[in-house]
Amino acid sequence: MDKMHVSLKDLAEELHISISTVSRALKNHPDISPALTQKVQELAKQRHYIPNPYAIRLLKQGSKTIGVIVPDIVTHFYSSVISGIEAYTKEKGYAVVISSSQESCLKEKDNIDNLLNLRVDGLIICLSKQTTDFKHFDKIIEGNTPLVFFDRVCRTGEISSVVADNYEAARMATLHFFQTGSKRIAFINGPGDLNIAKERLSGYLAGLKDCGLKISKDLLASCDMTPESATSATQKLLALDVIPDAILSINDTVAFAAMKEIKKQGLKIPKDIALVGFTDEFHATIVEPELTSIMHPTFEMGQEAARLLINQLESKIPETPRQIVMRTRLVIRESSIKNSK
Amino acid sequence: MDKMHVSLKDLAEELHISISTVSRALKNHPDISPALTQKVQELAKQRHYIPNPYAIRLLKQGSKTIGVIVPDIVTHFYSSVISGIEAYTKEKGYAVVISSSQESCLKEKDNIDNLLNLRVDGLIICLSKQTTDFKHFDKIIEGNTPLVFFDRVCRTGEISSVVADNYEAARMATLHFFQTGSKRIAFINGPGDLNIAKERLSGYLAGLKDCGLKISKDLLASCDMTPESATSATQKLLALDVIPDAILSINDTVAFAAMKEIKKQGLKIPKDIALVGFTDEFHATIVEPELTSIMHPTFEMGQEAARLLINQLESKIPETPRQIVMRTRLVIRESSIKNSK
DNA sequence: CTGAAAGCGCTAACAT
DNA sequence: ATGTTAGCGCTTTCAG
Repeated sequence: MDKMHVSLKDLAEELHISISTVSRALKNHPDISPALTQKVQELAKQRHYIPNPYAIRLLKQGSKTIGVIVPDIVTHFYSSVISGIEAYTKEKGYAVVISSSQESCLKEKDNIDNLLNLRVDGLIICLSKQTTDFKHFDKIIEGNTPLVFFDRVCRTGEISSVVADNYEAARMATLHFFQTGSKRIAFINGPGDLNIAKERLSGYLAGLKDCGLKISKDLLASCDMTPESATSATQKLLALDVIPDAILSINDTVAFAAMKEIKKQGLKIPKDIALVGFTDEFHATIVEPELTSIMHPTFEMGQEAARLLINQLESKIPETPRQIVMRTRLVIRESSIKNSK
Repeated sequence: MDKMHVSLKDLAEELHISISTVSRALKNHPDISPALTQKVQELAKQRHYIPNPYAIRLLKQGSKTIGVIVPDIVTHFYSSVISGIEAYTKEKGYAVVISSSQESCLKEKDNIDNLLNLRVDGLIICLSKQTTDFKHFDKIIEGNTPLVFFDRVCRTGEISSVVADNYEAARMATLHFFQTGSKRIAFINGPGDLNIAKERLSGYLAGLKDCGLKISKDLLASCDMTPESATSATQKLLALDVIPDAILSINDTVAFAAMKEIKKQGLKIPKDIALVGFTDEFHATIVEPELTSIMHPTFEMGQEAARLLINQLESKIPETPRQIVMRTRLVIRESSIKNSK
């Protein structure tokens, strides 16, 4: 496979003119005569000339590329945030390179190195669930590469981020449970180091308080957000002397697993146990009953993150870190309404 | 944001030695004294030196990058194929750039241009469902960029590809329906231009024949693979004077939509209508009843496609196009077994 | 053991 | 209106 991409030089030699003339003709530079310009452009097309982007990057410093690291790429939440990022960055003339940490801190570090090596102009990251120590971000900061976190964030004092109103969302979901007749409201949480887990927990506890319900350790389960661990967390809750009559889940994947286990044990949703998920996954409407969930403005979160990053990138003055909090919306479907079904 | 990445020159000046010495020291070249080598490497670390990849690419021709175009990035099938591609290419030292056509032929063309501009060393593509004309691949072939298709393919005479045994899979699924008590087996097909649609249709028809069932136009519906159109295709089938007692769907997304509609009309799955999907999506086990589906070896398909491409890439002799057919497996769950439930 | 110089493909300032 | 030249950062002969 001798690639031998044609270069300006090749075209110049074939036409017996100089390289710069070819370069200019290809850019419709007014200095070049229309006739020559056309001749050059024709030959270029014919020979399938493509400018070598590496030469241009080298010359123009700056890759016009931004790197994105997400915990995984199959979850609709992340794909959708990525779409938002792409929409905004494309508009601004940046390319996007996506990589996945597969929820592993080690892979996250690898990805950072790779992207830094690629010389991305900036980085947008959502922490892996394993990430509990944040030293590996030093490298990014010291290298002066702009950085923005989204959803799962850290070091919010130093680094800009885009997050959901997790506290408020969890609180509202808890109130919703209470208003629709639930009294023993459980929560299946995720890894305690994640800001989303902490904030949602606080919101849940605040919600209980608002409803005048007392907090019970028993009703607080925890999982690592895999379907398997969500299943055992659910089993734990269902093994209580008095089982919960509602379960709030840290995300929809966990809610799906809980739903499956609840049904398996012969309990009815929402009659016996009401269920609410988080993030409003794509498949919330194909399960039965349809899952009530807290919808995130995913596309907009991506756009905001990209906006934050590019502002930072293009402004000469280093901006002070900002945190943008996005409003979520409780989308009420079948799984949470005790009265109806 | 003055990036000002440090260069070899910067390091050289700081140490009052030549650029080439620094370059060699960083690569542990035996010619350089251990003492100097260490000194250079320390300074490099301290200054966060990162080699400029664009300079290297420019020098060493060939991007060591391969481009992938998938119809979408949220479907588990594609994410999983991508994982397989990444696994193999990473091993071979290639990076992967992923882009999505969003099932649009126009975007597919755009993506091709972008990736070609990026000078990827090769391309792995799954056609968008809208792609019915294949001229835009000429550009790739003429530019001598190796190309491999997977799943949805075209021009198989000229271009290597990796596909599933669609014909056989559809035939087997049809037999499975018959063996478990179904007699009026319907098929919801996708856009007729896609090879997967044609092949699965043939398999379905062959299956009917094998079972001694007669082919009925009524039982053949078609959709564009969106949930909405799948729903209307299902409605059409359910509006027949004698409704089908089994439905084979072109993919799981369609099957999910069909399932929802069937349940909505008060019919039971599989008692009234048995259901089988295609590609074994991630969520097949969270729906109720769990969906019987034809599982594709997605990861392996990705690996094979990457293997095909890199062989082509690295061999000097142009290989003759090959088509690799991967074996699928019918994963029997609840939705298809009339006898049991 | 180390340095000097050429060149990858391109752009742009500086000639002509 | 077109050509010449320098230089982006790096590797790699070729010379010491």
